[in-house]
Amino acid sequence: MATGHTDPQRRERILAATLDLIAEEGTAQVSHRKIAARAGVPLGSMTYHFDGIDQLLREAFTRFADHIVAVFDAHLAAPADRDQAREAVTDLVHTLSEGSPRDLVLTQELYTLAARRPAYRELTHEWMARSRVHLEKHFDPDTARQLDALIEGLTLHRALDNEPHDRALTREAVRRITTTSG
Amino acid sequence: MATGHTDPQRRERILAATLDLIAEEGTAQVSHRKIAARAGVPLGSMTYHFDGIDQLLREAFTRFADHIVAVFDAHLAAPADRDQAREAVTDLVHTLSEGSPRDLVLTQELYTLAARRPAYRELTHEWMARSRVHLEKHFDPDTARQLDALIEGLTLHRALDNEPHDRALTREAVRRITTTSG
DNA sequence: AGATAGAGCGTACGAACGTACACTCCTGGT
DNA sequence: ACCAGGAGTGTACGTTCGTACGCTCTATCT
Repeated sequence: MATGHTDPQRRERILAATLDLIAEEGTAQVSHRKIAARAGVPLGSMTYHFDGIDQLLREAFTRFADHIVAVFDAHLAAPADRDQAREAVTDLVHTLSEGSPRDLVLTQELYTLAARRPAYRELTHEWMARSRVHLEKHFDPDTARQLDALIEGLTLHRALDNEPHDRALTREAVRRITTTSG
Repeated sequence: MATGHTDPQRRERILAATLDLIAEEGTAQVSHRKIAARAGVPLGSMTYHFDGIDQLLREAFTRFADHIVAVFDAHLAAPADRDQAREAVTDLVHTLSEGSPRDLVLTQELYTLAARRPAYRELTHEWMARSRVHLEKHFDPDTARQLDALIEGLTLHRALDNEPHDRALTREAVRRITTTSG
């Protein structure tokens, strides 16, 4: 029937504004009013488009997780052999830790939620699973698992370090963890 | 001169209650009132003992960082040779990821704050530095750095995994990262 | 014993919050 | 041209928040 005047970008803008706000001020500081102001939508839109703040956060982080999964895919889908895979992993670590602090901060916020709430843990599982699928094209499952954990740790330490380690160290770590003893 | 009736445990109880509350509900949900109720102190005590919520959080996380540093020390100070050091690292990873979810959650909360605010980053730096000091007694600096990152990643992945990897995998990962090629 | 200074607390205030809901206004059907 | 109904919004309510501050009470000193 009638549709009224509809603006399909409303939801998107709200979700984008939510992630921006979380990146800048933290999950602790999100509120309907701040998000609405940032997205340029009236306060009433918030409860119209989303059932509550919880649903809003969950949906926003789902978008973010999709974004990160895409980054993993972009880096890890291409390589054709083990050496290329190793270099791709090195690239990935440096992209994640050197890119805008935005992704780093949002990742941490998501991990924090995941540590406490299973609903969010599913989001992190998806990208751990996805990255493992890629890695298992070039390495055995155990190695993929170890490498996956190494990526996590290297990325975080590089991001939080005042004097982050250089590419050579990342490359060497990747080489070691992917070298199965004779 | 006069001291009035003083209760030196007040501050401690407040800080402990703060960490408990953060572990249970997250930094987003802390408030003077909830902390006061949990600690069994009057609301007025909050502003009397602490200048504001920021200072309270900073001090609480400082306590927590001290606790974690102590865990690192306890595990990494003892080993006398490389093999014992490797086993100690394996122990550490499993202790951190299997222990109460409390420490895991608080660690994530702290990392999240550290990702955004330098003041908190100093707390994480201290324990990264401390663990490296221990590791460098048995491994060269580059290896210590790689191993430190690996510990981080393994701990997190084990904690967030639905089917966490077993000890053998941890041990193997530690062995690989600490094996310098010939 | 009385005075006093500081430790510690109860309370009140203004601001911000999430959410519900009555309302407007546009659109498509007749 | 008119109607119906749903999309979208403004506002108001009850709650909770951080913080300030005047007050009480106790331990020490004279």
